[in-house]
Amino acid sequence: MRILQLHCDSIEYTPTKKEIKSAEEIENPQTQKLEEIVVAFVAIEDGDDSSVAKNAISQIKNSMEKIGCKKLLLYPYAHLSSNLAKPSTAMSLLNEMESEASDLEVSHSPFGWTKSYKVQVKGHPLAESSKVVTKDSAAAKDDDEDTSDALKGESTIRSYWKIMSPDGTMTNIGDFDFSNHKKLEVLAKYESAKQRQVDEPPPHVALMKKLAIADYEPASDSGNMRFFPNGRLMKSLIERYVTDRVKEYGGYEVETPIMYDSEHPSMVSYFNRFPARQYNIDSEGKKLFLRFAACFGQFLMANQFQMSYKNLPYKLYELTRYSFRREQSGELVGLRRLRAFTMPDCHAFCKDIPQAVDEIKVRFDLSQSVLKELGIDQSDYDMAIRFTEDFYNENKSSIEELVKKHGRPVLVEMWKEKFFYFVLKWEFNFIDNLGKASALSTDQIDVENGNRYGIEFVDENNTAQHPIILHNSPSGAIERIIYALLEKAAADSKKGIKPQLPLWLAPTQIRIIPLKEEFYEYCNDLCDKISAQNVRVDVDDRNESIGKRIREAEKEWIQYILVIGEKEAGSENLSIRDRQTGDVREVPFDAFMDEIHEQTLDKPFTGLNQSQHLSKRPQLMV
RNA sequence: GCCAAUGUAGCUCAGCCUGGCUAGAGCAUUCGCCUUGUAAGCGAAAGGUCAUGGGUUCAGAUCCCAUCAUUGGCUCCA
Repeated sequence: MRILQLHCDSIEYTPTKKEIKSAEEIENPQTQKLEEIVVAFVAIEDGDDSSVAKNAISQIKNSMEKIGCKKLLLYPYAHLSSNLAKPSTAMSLLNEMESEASDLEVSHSPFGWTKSYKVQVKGHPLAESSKVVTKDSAAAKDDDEDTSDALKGESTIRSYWKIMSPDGTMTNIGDFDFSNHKKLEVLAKYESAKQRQVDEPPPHVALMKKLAIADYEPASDSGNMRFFPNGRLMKSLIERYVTDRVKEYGGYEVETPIMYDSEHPSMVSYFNRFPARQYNIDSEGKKLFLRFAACFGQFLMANQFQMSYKNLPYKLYELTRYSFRREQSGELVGLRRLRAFTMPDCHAFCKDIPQAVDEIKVRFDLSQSVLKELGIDQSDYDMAIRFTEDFYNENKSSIEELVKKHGRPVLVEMWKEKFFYFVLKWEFNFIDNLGKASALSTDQIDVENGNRYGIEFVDENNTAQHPIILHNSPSGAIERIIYALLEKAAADSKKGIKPQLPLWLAPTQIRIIPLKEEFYEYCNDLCDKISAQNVRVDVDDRNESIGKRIREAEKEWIQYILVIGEKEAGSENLSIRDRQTGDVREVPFDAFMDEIHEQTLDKPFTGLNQSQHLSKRPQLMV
C-alpha cells in the first residue's frame, strides 16, 4: 500500500464520471469541501491485506496525533502504484481503514471515479509525507516529500547507536549504565528526551545583555546579533587565540568571499544536498548564496594549486565572519543557534586514508587543548563519533584511540553505508543548564569533495589523485564558545559559586575606585602604570558611594578591585579586593602583576575597549 | 516551519481577567544636596506610537483577528 499524506488547509473535490464498472455507487456526485484536514491519497496494491490496512491506519493516526489534526479524508488514488490490487479488495480494505479510524472524523472520496480536486497544503515539515506499507514492513518508511535525494537518503539510512567505552568495548544504549554519565545520557537520548520541567529561557540570554556582550538586532534578520564593545573584545580575543593555535598547528590562514554563484558547476551537487537553508541574493541575474561554511572558498582555491604528495598534508584555515545558515526560526536561541556566526574552519588535504587518520589524531588533540584553554573543560562536554561500518572495520584501533583520548564513554553512531560525503565525523557536545546539547569542536574525513571540486595532487607514480579532506573546527563557532562560558558561569552561580569569566577574556580585569576626589590623580597614575603591564584596568571616578561602586564592579564580574584612600596612597603595597573571596589582601605591585600574567599566560591581549573613566561611559545595559 | 506563552519608559516589571480620570513603580539618565572605607546615601525632574496593522465599541494597554519579534516544546542541526 502506498500513501501520500498531506495536512491541508482545505480540499475540494468533484466526482466527474465513473472510471471503472465496479465503481462505488454514489447518489449525488457533488463538490465536497473540507477544511483543516489530513488527506491520505491511498493506492492499495496487490498482496495487501487487512493487517496492512490496520498498520497503515495506525501510522496515519500516529502522525495525525503529532500534528494535532482530527479530521481525515481517505482518497483512493491509483496513480501511486503500478501494481494495484483488484478493485474489490481495494474497496474492502479502504472500508476497513475507515472503520478502524472511526474515533476520528473520517470520510472517503468515492472509489473508482474520476475526480477533479483542489488542495491547499500547509507549510510545516510534517505536513507532507509518504508511506509504503507492506505485509512484512514492521514500520513503513516515512519520507518527507519534496526533499533532495541526500536528505531523503538520510531518513532511510540504517544506523546503529552504541556507547563506546575508553577501553573500546561497545554497548547498546539500552544496556549502558548512565548513572555516572548523566550528560552523555542527555546526549544519547536527546531525541527521546522527556519534557523538561522548567519553562525558562537559557540563562546566557539574560547574561549576554546584562554584561553588555551581545543583543538581538531588531533591524536585521533573526539570529544576526550585535556585539557591544565588551562582546567584541571577548570575541576578538577568542578569535585571535583560536587562529594562533591553528597557525601553530600548521594551518595557513586565507580569506575567501562570503557569497558564491549557486550555478557554478562545482557548487551544484554539493549545494543540492542541502536545499533552502541558505540566504539567497539575486544580483544582475546571478543567483548568489551566502556561504554556510568556509569549504567553498578553500576548495575552489585549492583546485588551482599544483600539489605533490610531498606537500601533503596541506592545511588551509579561515575564520569566517560570517558563515550564514538560515536555520528554522523556531530553532534560534540567544548565542547558541544563530543565522550568522563566526566559525574557524581548517581543512587538511591528505594523500590517503592512513595519512588522514594520522592527521585527525593531531587535530583531535588540538581541539581538546583549544577548548580547555578557552575555559571549557573536558567534563563540560561529551563526545559523539559517527562512522561507516566499513571504515570502522578497517580503522578500529584508530577509532578506539580517539575514544581513549576523550577518556570517557562516547556516543557512537555506526552507518551501514555512507550517505554523507564523509566516512567519519566526531564532535564535542556541550550540554547546557536546560539539557540542550550543542556541538563545539568537530572534525570529518571527507572522501567526496576532493573529486567534486576537482582538487588534485600528483602521487609517487606521477598520477593525479584527489585528496582526502579533513574538516576541523577546533573550537566550533566563536559565539557558541561565549554561550558555553556564560552557561557555565550560570551553572556555577546556581551552585553558589560566584560566576566569572576567564581573566584573559574579562572586559575589565582591575577596577580602581578612588575614595575621594583628592585621590583621582594618584588613581590615574596607578591606572597608567598597570595598563603599561598589558592589563585592562579602569577607574570608577563617579561621585557615588564606595558601597555602590563596589556593588557595580561585582555586577560586572570584575575580579580585582582596588579602593584607594589615604592608607593605600601612602603604602608601597596594593590593597586588593578579590571577588572570589570578597577579602582584601595586601600585595606588592610586582607580585600582583605576576599573579595576573600567570593567569593570562600565552593568551592574546588587547587594551580596554571602553573609556578608562566610568564617568565618561554611557550606560549600555543595566 | 508548526503549536504555545510572552511583548507596557533605556532595563526589570505592575496594570489587562471584569474596557472608563492625566498608564504606574524600582533601577538607569539629568539636576541639586551629601563627600563617601569594601555589594545600593537623600531629594527632584525628565522619560511611554502600551510590538505593528486592522476590527468591535460612545470609549481599547485592556476584547477579537492578522503580522513581526523573543522564549519554550516539536522538527531540524551539512
